[in-house]
Amino acid sequence: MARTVGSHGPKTTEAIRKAGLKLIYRHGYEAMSLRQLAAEVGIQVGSLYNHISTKQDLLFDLIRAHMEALLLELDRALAIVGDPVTLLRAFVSFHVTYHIVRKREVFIAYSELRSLDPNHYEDIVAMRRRYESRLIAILEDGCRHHMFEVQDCRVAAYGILAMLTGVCTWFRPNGRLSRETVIEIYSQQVISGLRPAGD
Amino acid sequence: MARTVGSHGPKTTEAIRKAGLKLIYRHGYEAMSLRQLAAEVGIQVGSLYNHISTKQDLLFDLIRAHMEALLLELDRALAIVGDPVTLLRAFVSFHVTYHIVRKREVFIAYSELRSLDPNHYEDIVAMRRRYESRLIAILEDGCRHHMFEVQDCRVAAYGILAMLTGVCTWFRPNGRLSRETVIEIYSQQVISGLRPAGD
Amino acid sequence: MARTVGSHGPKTTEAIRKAGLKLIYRHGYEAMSLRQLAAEVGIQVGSLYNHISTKQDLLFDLIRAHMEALLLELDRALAIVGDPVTLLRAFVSFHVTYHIVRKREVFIAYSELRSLDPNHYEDIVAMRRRYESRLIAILEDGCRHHMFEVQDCRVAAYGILAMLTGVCTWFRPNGRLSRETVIEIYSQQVISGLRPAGD
Amino acid sequence: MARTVGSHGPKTTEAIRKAGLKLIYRHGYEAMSLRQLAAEVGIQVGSLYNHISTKQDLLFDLIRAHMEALLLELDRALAIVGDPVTLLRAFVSFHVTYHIVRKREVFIAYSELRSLDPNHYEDIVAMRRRYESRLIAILEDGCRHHMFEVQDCRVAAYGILAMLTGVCTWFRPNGRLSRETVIEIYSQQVISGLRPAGD
DNA sequence: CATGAATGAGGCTTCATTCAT
DNA sequence: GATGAATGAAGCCTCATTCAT
Repeated sequence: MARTVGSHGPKTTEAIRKAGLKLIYRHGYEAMSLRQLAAEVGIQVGSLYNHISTKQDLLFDLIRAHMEALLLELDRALAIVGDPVTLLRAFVSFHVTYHIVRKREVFIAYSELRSLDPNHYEDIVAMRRRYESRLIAILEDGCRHHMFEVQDCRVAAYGILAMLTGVCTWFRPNGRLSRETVIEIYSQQVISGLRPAGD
Repeated sequence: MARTVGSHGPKTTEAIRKAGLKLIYRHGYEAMSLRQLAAEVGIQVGSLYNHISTKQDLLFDLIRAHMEALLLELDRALAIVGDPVTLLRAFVSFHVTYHIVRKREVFIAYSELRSLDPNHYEDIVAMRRRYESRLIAILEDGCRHHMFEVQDCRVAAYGILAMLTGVCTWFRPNGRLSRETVIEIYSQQVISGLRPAGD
Repeated sequence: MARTVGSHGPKTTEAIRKAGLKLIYRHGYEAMSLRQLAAEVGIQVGSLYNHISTKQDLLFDLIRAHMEALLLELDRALAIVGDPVTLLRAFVSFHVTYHIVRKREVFIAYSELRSLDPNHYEDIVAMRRRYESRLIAILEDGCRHHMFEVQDCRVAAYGILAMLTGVCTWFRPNGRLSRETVIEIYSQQVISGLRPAGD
Repeated sequence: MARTVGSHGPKTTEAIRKAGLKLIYRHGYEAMSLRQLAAEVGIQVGSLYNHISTKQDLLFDLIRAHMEALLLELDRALAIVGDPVTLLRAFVSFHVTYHIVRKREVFIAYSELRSLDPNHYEDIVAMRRRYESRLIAILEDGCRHHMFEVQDCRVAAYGILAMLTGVCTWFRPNGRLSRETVIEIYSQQVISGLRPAGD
């Protein structure tokens, strides 16, 4: 008397991840129920457990996958030759683009950090630090070459990251400003903000 | 962890608000149960309802009170005479200070927006817009006087707000940098970022 | 919209214990669902948790209470002056009576031992050992006075306990044999079994 | 803990029976899940159904097989010529030996009776009665020949069975007492318990 | 014969809320 | 104003079982 309708086969796992991403983004991890998730996927609640081991594990999985992709693609984006300003432009461009395109992954990776188990939390925070350190390194290099002038590279980096990340809060794909324009505006604002006093 | 002797008299309501703030900040609105809240206050669950009408109402109450205070104090902070740069400095100083001092209120006013009922949500978003518009106005005034040069004042403002707000994520009261230093760094970075190209 | 029917007041806790005893006896701890239990009591499932903290705790509570009563009443039953035979008769009489009257408590205290958490398990086993040691002491005393003759008092005691405890498996209050008769039969059989060879 | 390489071929059915015996003995029928069972065997849950028709049927199968073997081997053990005392000794020896060697089968055949479907239950109880009747017959024969003196042969038999069966609760193969010694002790205790008053 | 994915029922437990005392 | 006990819904998760591949 089993199985009459619903999702089948190995695609179900991917459907669950997709639906989980959507619902966690919209309602938050705590507020998303597995009932909702199952309904979104079109299967019974119990069937979820053929694909995930735990609600918590689904969250971790989504965030970890995102962080891994983020780090990998950052590597690619920064695999260029150029002075610190050029690298900083590349960073801004990459960060904004990624945060617009992967808006939901990015959002939950920030906002649901506190919903992670302690161990999972540590893993993700470590990955996030690796990401931040790439920007800090660029700023430090720029300071060494007197192209930037900042009191504290770490604080400056945090400010830049917050500014750029904020984009995914308000950016609308078909809104007034194109992605390229936003990148241009923020590149300008960021680089100006770091210019040595006399320039 | 909780008070062992129960809270009494008219102070209980305030104790509930305080405990609610703490717990929502730490665990999130969805994840905080009224049991936890009552335990933190040192009363029984049922007794909460002598002071709040609903869990949702407690949340709204906390956020609204915060937004009202924020707007009121911003008015005071900007009630000075000066050019746009001076006003912008005042804004940065106020925003950073407030976001450091009222870290928890600020955080939940952002992160729990989505937990608000639609009506409540609209109310709060309207207040937030009033706040943002004060910064946008400063930037627009600065552009008119050619003290700033930005393609889009709204986008610039969003960037600045995100950068400054990010402070409450990493700032530690007794950390490496004092509040004044952070304000100085960010004022510099923000104003530099808006300078006309030639300056 | 709360509370319209069902059990009220402080009597509910006792009703839950009683119903729990009945259902665990009948179906076993694992097989008894809290749905059943709540239905038997006449309340909603969730309401159980105003009175018990856990299904496991209910089980432990029932067994511990039984063991405590058992030990206490054994003390009373053996608080007499007499030779080992007299004491043994008193033990048999007490054990059989208690195991007939508290048939259900006795049964689950044996059969659900394995359903106890490790810690709870240890507690109960320790109590059971104290009970057994009372019988062993009687046998040892009897051997010292040459009124009994057994190769191994512990093994003999285990045999006696098993025999007597078996009563609660088949005894029926209004059956062919009265309680007194059963006690008489078993006293005879037990004491004969321990007689020195020559007697 | 489980076999890492899956069980194959016609031996799987036997592996399931063996694992079922072990797990039901350890956790009880209700508490054993088919997931556990499959893991113990080293196959997937669904694969169990190629070998058993139902969890309930597995239980019945194990118990029935045990009872059949028990009755068959009792027949062999009592296929001797001798007076009632000799036969009783043979019974005690057989019962204790079997209950020590087949400890787990014996245990679940008692403790999981209540987990059997009504029909299955009746079948097993009938077999158990056949077993008990063999002992009762010996006692009755002994009484007729004035070698035993008991008020009620059935009750005496129940007591003896309980005593002997208790052995499988505490007997340890390499413990203080050998199997032979235990048999000797209990034979002595049982037969003494039935001696006519004057002997 | 084994697998993996599905089902629907049900497991224990917690939830926000109500209300008589 | 506080309490404790009630409600009904919902939480996550596991269950035995089925069946296409």
